[in-house]
Amino acid sequence: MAGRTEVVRMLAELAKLTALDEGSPQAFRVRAYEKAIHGVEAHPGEMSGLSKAELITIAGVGGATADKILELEATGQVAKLEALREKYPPPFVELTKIPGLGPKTLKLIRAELGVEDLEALEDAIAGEQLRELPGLGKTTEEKIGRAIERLGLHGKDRRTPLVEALPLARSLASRLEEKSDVDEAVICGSIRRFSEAVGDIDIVVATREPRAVSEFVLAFSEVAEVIGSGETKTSFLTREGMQVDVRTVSPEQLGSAMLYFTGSKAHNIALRQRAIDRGMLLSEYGLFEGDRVVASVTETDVYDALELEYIPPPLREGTGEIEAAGGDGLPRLVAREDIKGDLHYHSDRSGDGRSSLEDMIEAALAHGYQYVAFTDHGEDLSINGSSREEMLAHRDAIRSLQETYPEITLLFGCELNIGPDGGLDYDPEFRLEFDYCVASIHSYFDLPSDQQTIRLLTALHDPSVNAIGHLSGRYVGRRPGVELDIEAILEGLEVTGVALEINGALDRLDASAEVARQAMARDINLVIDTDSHHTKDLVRMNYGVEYARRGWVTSDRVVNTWGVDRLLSWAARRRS
DNA sequence: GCCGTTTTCGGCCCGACTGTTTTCAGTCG
Repeated sequence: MAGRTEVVRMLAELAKLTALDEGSPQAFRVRAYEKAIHGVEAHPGEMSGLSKAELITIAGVGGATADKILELEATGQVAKLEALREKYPPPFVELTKIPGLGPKTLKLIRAELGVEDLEALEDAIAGEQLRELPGLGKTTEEKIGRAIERLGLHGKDRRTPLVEALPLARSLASRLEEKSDVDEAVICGSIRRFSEAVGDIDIVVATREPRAVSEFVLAFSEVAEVIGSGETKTSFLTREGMQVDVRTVSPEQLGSAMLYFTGSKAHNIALRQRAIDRGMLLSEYGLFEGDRVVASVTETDVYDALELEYIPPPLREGTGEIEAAGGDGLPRLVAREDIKGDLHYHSDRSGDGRSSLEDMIEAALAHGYQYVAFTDHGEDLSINGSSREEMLAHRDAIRSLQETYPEITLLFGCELNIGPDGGLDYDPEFRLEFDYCVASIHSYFDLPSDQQTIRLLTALHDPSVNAIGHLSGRYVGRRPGVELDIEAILEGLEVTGVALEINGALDRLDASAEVARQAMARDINLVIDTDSHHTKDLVRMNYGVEYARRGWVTSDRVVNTWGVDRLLSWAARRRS
């Protein structure tokens, strides 16, 4: 059975090996595969069971790719891919991870020196054989040698969790902004698109003094190694192996530069193609018609001139946003100001909670919320959980505080722990005492996919459950999410009306934007929560919303944008 | 390999930086 994930994986490997085979990542066939990947990712609904005619309607998928998808579904493999795998065994493909070593050079050293794996490459470098090859030299040989030494630290595939990259990026950008000859320093790249893990930090600086900015950057204490530094661009590595690119432009070019540096690559390519179709040329310096600058000051100017609605950064992945912005219009995405409350919210009733009920209520009021659900841990989470007696006392405390704070609706809730077989805390009757429950997994992360799926389906069918918290249980970059049959889970959510949480904790961001987008293709409710354990955690709502936008989530589908009456009747509907 | 408001064939995004070169190829974003 070939699901979307398998199809994307097949096409990505095909693109990678074809780039190697053609000796260029820019080869047209490679780009065609990449376009097909974006089309498949954007295609709502199931992939398996589609006919050839249906497959071809997917943007970027033509006859040849459709045949490969059908072949994958029918036989579990694709002949063309198998042939390429034969030609390029894994140890050789591994070499593409070495920064600075591209397909042309790899082909050359394989043909001339018979290098088939990392060990052979290291021997060739030690024997000073690379420098003898045409187009290479001593410097390149030494550069490749150093790149291999650092491979584990910052290979091409390395991604840094947003939770680590964002604070560093903000620190660098704010230091740049304080500099007198800097007009603006804007964090761009995948951080601005709010990807949960990023390859590097991209900062665009508007300035009249690019040289001074470049010197200023190279003096940062974070600079461990300079990768390159020219007229307009400086790149360096931090000690942790994070790559930082700082690009300077003149202030009137800031818009087009931000657009270019925010990407994604696929979005940029599509925009530039659109410019060409209209007899114009788009680069980081502006949108040009001959020598005339059509637009460059703001991103909106450029989108306007290309007859596109402004596209928010989280959507810029080349998965249908340009077609939508130039056609029927983009969906009205959820925005921070739409949020009326938080429904996954802890007090110090939880063992890992750090702020009192009063402080958490005051914090919610300061954020303008109309309601919050206190969802302290149930009894099954032994250290952090609460007994029935404790919960009932807790309810009294909440009800009493409700009188003190009439301006906000306080829900007595619980974060139920989902056991290995889908069981929940307390008994069914007691669970119905709560006004609102979010159910989440906190253990047994390595069960097989079918068990994990049944476990979650069992939990979400319980009438006390209003939402599924942090669906996969992942910690970005640290712990992978559990294996799940996502389609089955989405089906269960759709049937029951249970909401899918988007958890705004930066190291979680769970459910993922991909799953959220699939949920949007069905009639599924979502909820954006902070899972706050301290008053300082409320800032996560900004992150949760931004990440939800990446999943094309619209306001009307997010239950905590609803008014209190609608929310309460939805929350209570399965309890009677 | 895909695709069509100049096209069903002939195109396919644009530029910075480095190293090896005397004008450009390779890599990267």
